[in-house]
Amino acid sequence: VREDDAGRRVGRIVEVEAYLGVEDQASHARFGPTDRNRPMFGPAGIAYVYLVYGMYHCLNVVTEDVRVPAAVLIRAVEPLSGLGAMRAARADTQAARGRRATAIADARLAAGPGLVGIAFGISRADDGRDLCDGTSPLRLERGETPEIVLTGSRVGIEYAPEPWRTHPWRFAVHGSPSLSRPLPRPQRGADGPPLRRTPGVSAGP
DNA sequence: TCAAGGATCCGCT
DNA sequence: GCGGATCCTTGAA
Repeated sequence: VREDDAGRRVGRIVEVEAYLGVEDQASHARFGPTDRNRPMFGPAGIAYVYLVYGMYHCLNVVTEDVRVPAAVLIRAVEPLSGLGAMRAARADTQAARGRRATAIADARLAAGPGLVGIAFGISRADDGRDLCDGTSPLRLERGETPEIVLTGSRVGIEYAPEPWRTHPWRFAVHGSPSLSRPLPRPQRGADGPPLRRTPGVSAGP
């Protein structure tokens, strides 16, 4: 949920990726604490926002206890309300970059980590924000549990060594029209077997 | 202080 | 399917 001058925007998170521990060689925390990744080492429920490729703000939710760097990257959101504000934000961003406005389907307004940032007006000002505070202008609210969750390897981390490159730590809601890209590996449902813990890792995503 | 490259998106071919 | 945009973060010197 985003509430600001542009209005109220609500969406359902349909795709995420998990990053866990300093040992995760695909995580920003792999170098230990730095000025940028500091929130990852803080308490769960806090936002970690970073700029990627010099252009897009990506939103993460910190998920583990203090000193255990872990976060979930919000890769895609299915717009539920406030679509006008999302479109306006997109138009503003395109104009600021000297691009002409392009058409996009409602379901695709936040279908990617960079697009989530644009559609929900996320910036470094949100870094460190408490997403569990009911009065926060950017916050999480409980939704329904998806029936089928797809898993796959994380995107854009070809630089990482195994086993991190192929850990199935990308999760997506089966059938959502708002996924960032197809996910090839149908997996367990909500009532299926629990996710297997990875050896050497203190806690699962 | 420097050089390298990235948890992406978009427009053109 | 491919390459450009664009700048911050990082490790090394």
